[in-house]
Amino acid sequence: MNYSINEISRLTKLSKYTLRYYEKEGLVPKIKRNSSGYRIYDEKDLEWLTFLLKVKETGMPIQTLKRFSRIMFNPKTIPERRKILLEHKQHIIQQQEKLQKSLDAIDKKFKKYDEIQRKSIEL
Amino acid sequence: MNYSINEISRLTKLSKYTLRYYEKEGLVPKIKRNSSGYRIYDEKDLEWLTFLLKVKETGMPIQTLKRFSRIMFNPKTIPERRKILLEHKQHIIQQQEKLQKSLDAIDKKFKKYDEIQRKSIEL
DNA sequence: ATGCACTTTAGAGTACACTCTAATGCAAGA
DNA sequence: TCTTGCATTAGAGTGTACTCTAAAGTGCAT
Repeated sequence: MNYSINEISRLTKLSKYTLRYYEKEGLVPKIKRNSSGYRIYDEKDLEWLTFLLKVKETGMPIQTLKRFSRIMFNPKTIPERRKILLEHKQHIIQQQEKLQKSLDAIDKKFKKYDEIQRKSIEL
Repeated sequence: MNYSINEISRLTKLSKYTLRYYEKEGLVPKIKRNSSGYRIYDEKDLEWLTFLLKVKETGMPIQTLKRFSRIMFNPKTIPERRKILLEHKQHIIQQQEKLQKSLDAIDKKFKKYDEIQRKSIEL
C-alpha cells in the first residue's frame, strides 16, 4: 500500500514540513519517489514513523533515532538494535520513577492545602 | 537557613546562569539580596525550586510555573493552585500511558527480533 | 593595596526542532 | 491552454530554554 505525503501527514499527525525535515535529517530512510519526484511512502515507512513517534515522545534522542533509521534494514544489526531499545527501556523506567516522584510531590501539596483549609475552618 | 547562588546551584544542579534566568523570567519569586546586591536564597526558595524541578521535568509548562510562582504566597489562591496541580496530575497520568505504549512497542520489537533469530537458527 | 575568585547586569549567542518562504514544477478539470 | 492546487527544493526564520560574554563591583587572604 502506498501513501502520498498528505496521507502520511494525516495518519501520523506530523506536518508535511516535519515529514520532509525528518527525511532531510535522516530520522526516516530515503523515501521512494514517483516519476515527478513526489514522495511515495509505503507500509514499512508508516510503520517506522509510528514506532519513531512512540519512542521519540518518550525521549529517545534524535541521534539514536537517526542511527536506528540507518541500520534498521540490515538483519545483521539486530543485536545493535536490541541494545538501543534495551537502553531506551531503562530510560523509560527512569521516567516512570520521575513521574511517580512528581505525583507524590503534588499529593503532598494537596495534603498541605487540606491542612491549611482545615485550620482556617477551625477558627 | 540562607544560601548563596553557588550553594543553590550545587543543591539543585541548576547552573548559576539558569538560576538567574529563572528569576528574570519569574519562574521563581524575586530573591532577597544582601547589601552588595548578592542573592540570598532561603529555605522556602530552595523548597520551591525543588518542587518546580519535579513538575517541570514532568512537563508542566513554563507559563504555568510562572503563574504558580506569582500566586504561591497568597493563601487565597489555594483553590487556583489546587486546580493547576490537579490538571498537571492528569497530564502525568497521560504520560504514564504514553510510556506504557512505548514500552509495549519496544517489547513487540524484541519479540520480532526473537522470531527472526529463531528462524535463522532453524536453517 | 593587590590579586583572585566570587558576584552583579544587560544583552548577545547557541542548540534544537521545527516551520515557513520563495521559486519552481506537475496534474487535472473547465 | 489556463487556473487551481498540489508537489519539490534550499535556505531563511521562529520560539524555547538556556548559556555565555563583557564590564563592573565585592570579599578576603596575602
